[in-house]
Amino acid sequence: MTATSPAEGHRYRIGDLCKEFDVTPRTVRYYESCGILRPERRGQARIFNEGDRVRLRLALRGRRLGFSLGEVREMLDLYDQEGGEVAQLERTLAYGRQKIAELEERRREAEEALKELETWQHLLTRRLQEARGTKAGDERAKGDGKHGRA
Amino acid sequence: MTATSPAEGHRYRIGDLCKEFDVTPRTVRYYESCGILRPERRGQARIFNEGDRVRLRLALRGRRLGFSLGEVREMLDLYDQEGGEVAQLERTLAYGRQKIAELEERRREAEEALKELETWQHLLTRRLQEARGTKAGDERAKGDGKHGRA
DNA sequence: TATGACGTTTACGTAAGCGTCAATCGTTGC
DNA sequence: GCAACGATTGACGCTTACGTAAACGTCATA
Repeated sequence: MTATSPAEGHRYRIGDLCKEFDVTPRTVRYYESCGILRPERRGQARIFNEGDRVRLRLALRGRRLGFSLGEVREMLDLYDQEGGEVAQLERTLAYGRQKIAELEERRREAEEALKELETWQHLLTRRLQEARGTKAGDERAKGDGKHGRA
Repeated sequence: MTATSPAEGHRYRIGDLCKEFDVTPRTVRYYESCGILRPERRGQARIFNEGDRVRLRLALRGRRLGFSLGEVREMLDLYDQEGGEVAQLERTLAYGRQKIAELEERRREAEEALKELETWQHLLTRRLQEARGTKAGDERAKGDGKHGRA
């Protein structure tokens, strides 16, 4: 889909993508060298299309989730599987199921870590209030006033 | 809590932790050098306690979620903030809130990636069935039978 | 025309996170 | 007493994911 739509809309220069996603040109070029982005060329200059933009967004998300650029590339390539042999489709599907399982694991781990950090935060908040109470009006008078509660 | 409980229960050698979490001794020692683990010593040998075990589990989870060992260490150190100055407690709380926000972002991103991969998988599954249909009874006869339809 | 702003290639540098030796030490079972 | 096994300390190596510097092209604007 992303790579085969006829007459894609916008074109982007490298600087456009860099500003939008807050990355350096080096990163974009490196992602191209990994096969994650496949810009056309006008002379030497890279011309990115909407598909590249989507892939960059997905790639950065994948990185934040702890996947390597190699894995990111494999996952992105899933979208480009246009038919082909049944055996190949089945292998692709199996790989996809594996990655889905890994993503579910990530989500679970994020939730667990979140719970623990929140529990800790409540404890620390209580300790903070005790500390303020101990030090009496001193801290409350100058430090507080606009913090409300959170 | 984890580091200050009096009379901790079990003690672990490095090999015990390695087997339980499927990591190499190198990793465990490296984590110690980062300040993530703080085993006692009996002579040269490292003796890990329950707290170390918990910290290792949390550290590995953090790594899978895309955090650096430095960040992991800072997060783990949150648990060791035993009282102290109000200003310090407030800084710690602020850092905790930031990390909580980052974790929520990770969870959100994991969910989005999950949705997209699942959507893709359904499409590919349909294409696979079409491909099987095209090849007629050949593939269905030997490959199918328990897949029902989905 | 020249002066930025933006882009390019080439290539070496670097930080993180371990892997992989080699040499050595300490306990444990026989 | 001694071999085997697990652990330890260096120390160097490696991969990933870029950073960074040099030297140069291109295009619009002043």
